[in-house]
Amino acid sequence: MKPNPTAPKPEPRWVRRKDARPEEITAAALNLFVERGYANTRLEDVAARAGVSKGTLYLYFANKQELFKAVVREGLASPIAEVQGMIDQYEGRAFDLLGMVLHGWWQRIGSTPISGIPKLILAEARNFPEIAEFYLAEVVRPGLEAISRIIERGVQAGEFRRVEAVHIAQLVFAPTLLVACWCNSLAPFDPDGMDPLRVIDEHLEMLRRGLAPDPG
Amino acid sequence: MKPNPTAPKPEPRWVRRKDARPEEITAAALNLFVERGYANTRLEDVAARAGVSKGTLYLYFANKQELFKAVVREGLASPIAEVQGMIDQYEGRAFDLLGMVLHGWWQRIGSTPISGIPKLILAEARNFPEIAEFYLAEVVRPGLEAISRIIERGVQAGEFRRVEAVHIAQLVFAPTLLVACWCNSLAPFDPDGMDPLRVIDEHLEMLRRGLAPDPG
Amino acid sequence: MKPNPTAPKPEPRWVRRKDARPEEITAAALNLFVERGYANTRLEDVAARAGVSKGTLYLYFANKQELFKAVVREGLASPIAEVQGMIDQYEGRAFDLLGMVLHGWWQRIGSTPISGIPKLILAEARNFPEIAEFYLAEVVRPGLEAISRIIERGVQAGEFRRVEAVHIAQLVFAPTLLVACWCNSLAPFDPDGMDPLRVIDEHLEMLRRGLAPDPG
Amino acid sequence: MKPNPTAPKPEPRWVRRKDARPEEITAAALNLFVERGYANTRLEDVAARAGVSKGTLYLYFANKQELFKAVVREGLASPIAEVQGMIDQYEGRAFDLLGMVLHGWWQRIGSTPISGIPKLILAEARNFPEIAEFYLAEVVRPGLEAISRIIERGVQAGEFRRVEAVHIAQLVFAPTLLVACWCNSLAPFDPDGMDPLRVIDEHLEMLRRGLAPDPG
DNA sequence: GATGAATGAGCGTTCATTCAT
DNA sequence: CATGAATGAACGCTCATTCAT
Repeated sequence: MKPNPTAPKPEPRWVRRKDARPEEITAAALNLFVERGYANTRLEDVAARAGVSKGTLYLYFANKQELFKAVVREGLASPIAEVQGMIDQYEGRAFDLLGMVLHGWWQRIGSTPISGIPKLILAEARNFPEIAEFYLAEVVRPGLEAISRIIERGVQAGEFRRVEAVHIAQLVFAPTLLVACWCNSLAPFDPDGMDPLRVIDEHLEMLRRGLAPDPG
Repeated sequence: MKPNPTAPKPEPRWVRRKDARPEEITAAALNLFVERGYANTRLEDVAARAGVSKGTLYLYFANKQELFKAVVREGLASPIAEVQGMIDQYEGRAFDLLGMVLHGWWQRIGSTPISGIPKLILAEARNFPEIAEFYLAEVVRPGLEAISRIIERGVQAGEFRRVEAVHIAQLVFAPTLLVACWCNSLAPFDPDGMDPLRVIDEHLEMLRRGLAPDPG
Repeated sequence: MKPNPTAPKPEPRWVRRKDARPEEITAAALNLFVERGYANTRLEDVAARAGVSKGTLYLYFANKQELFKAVVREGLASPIAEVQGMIDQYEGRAFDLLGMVLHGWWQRIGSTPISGIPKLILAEARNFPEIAEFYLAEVVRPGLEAISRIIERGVQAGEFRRVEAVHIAQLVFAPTLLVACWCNSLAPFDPDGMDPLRVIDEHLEMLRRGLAPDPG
Repeated sequence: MKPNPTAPKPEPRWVRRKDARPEEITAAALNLFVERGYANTRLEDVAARAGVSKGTLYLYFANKQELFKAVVREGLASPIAEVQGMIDQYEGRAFDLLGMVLHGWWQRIGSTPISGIPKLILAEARNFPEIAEFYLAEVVRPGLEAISRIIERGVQAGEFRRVEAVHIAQLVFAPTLLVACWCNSLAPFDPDGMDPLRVIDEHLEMLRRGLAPDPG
């Protein structure tokens, strides 16, 4: 009963992936949550896509809700930091900054799986008050505030007409929401229905004209 | 003591008319779907809210999916009809028509439970291809087309600058999506975070300026 | 595709057993809990033994714990009532009453599946504080009190020597616990190891002699 | 700097001796099994309480069942030996020996975690036939036999009335079972409900009187 | 020997769906 | 038509067990 040395080494049941695991799992979960929705996503499928077993999920996340929260938190942490850094440092014209923010958003978020998170938030906010509060506090309000500050800067510099920054900020964001939701819901059924970058550019042009100071 | 069959049967208020059943059920379902999401809505609760028994649902809808589809279709039927009627008849200035459309949308849809449907669509489109196609065919494309026609009319009349109507139409819609989603997801957690009508008005002002023809 | 009238009528998926159901389920559960212990009893097996499906359990009991509580409560409610009635009405000699109580206990409880409950209590008390309190309040203390009153009655009538009723009451119960636990745990492995009735009779004789007043 | 191999290796207090491992594990397991029951005890907790890792348990015990058996066997080994030694050597009056046995039981077993074993046996006997047989063979029957011999000795010496030793032996044990089970199940919920030593003393007094030979 | 990350069978629970009444 | 008791597939979660390190 000697082991046969020529026999193919059996695939090890697992290989320690040490600290990469949580990210692999949240990445898999993000994709599935976005594709199928929260309730329709089975943890077994998340595990499979992450290349681990069902039980392994519970080594890193207490339960499905916590996994969901982790997905949202992780998906947002880095983009928020990046965008805020970008804004704080900028010193040029307000409108150019708006353009950079929106284009940056598309590159860093809109065109990546992270863009699926807004849809998740919208769909599940009522069922996850904690997430809703978190998203409001960490994404919505900081984001609006950042845009507001840009607007105000433009107004004070005479670059923009006199507007109330808060409301304009919401309008600045609206098309990004449109694009993010579109890409993660209806786009598969109408691939040519929208050109996100084009939408953003048209939006910027509308903003440029819409915010221009009144002549005279 | 036989009732006279020729006498018009009085319709007592407490007797529910048979034909009203399906609408009562879809109305109850719409509310619950919007509040809790599709998967989190139990048919038992729908039945309870509609004042019928669980089994009765199956007399009118083959299953939960069909009920969902019916909810979406029905929720969209009347608004589509109304808006289209409104647009087709109008003969005035293009921008005023845009204002009527957006204000009408708020009154007929945005401020009613129907505004929850876009959220449902976003969340479930991938799981309900049929609904996605239906929504694209019956709402998105007709809506965009209607707006496009308004834009084009404005362009040809010299009221608007020369734009590609398709892309502008998407921008015209974006804030309504923002408002609809906000009201049905995050608004409960941040009641003062947005004033929908104000957003729409600011949006219109931006459109007015953004679409104005270049001078000279 | 006419239905074939000679075909055997398909077994109906269920027959309404109206109000007998809960008792059928608790009876099945009692037997299985006693046989296998709480944790080792699968609700599927309880359902099968009760002749229903798994889901049906949840129409009557919120969860496994509640089923367990119901089993204990139901198994104890009637016997307690019976025994207490018996004691309160009795007017004869105290020792004869002790005999009636112990023999009655054997007939009503000890020789029935209900005798398995003490074992369940002992095994699970720590995990079900609520049950422990309930058992103490509804079984242990009333039972001891009843026995105590008998003892005191005998002491005051000069039938028993001067003893502290509380401690004697515990000794009176001890052999019933022994018998109940034996029958539901080790008896299957040593069928001839104990003759419950004989134990009770010897116990009574020991009590008769042990409680007899000192001569002189 | 080689250590001198002939010098007696000093045994530092902080180094755990290899041989102590199994006992440390069974001790931890005994406590947890008694507290929570067999099924509710997680091996991870046993390992933690024993100060080892989960995997280490399997170096000493094939699986949970074997650990359980070892816990019971080991928990019973010493008491059995002690009690048997005590009985075999004694040469005085039978009743005094009974007193010594019962008081010794309380000191060596009843007041220690070992008293939790009877509860475990009761609860799990059906699931562990091997343990049941072991307990019957090693504890119940030897114990009853030992008590029986004491009784018989007393009868033959004219110290006790003519009784059938077997049945009396069971009654002698009954209160110890009561006490052992009480302490490990309901006592935490009713700390003042029972004074074990007092019960044993009252029991002995009942035995003294109940076994006294008939006068004349 | 010792560790603890990984596994996956097993069970409690939910709820869409059915159908005898 | 209407009911609601009954069903059973599906899924979240646990934890005994394994094994690469």
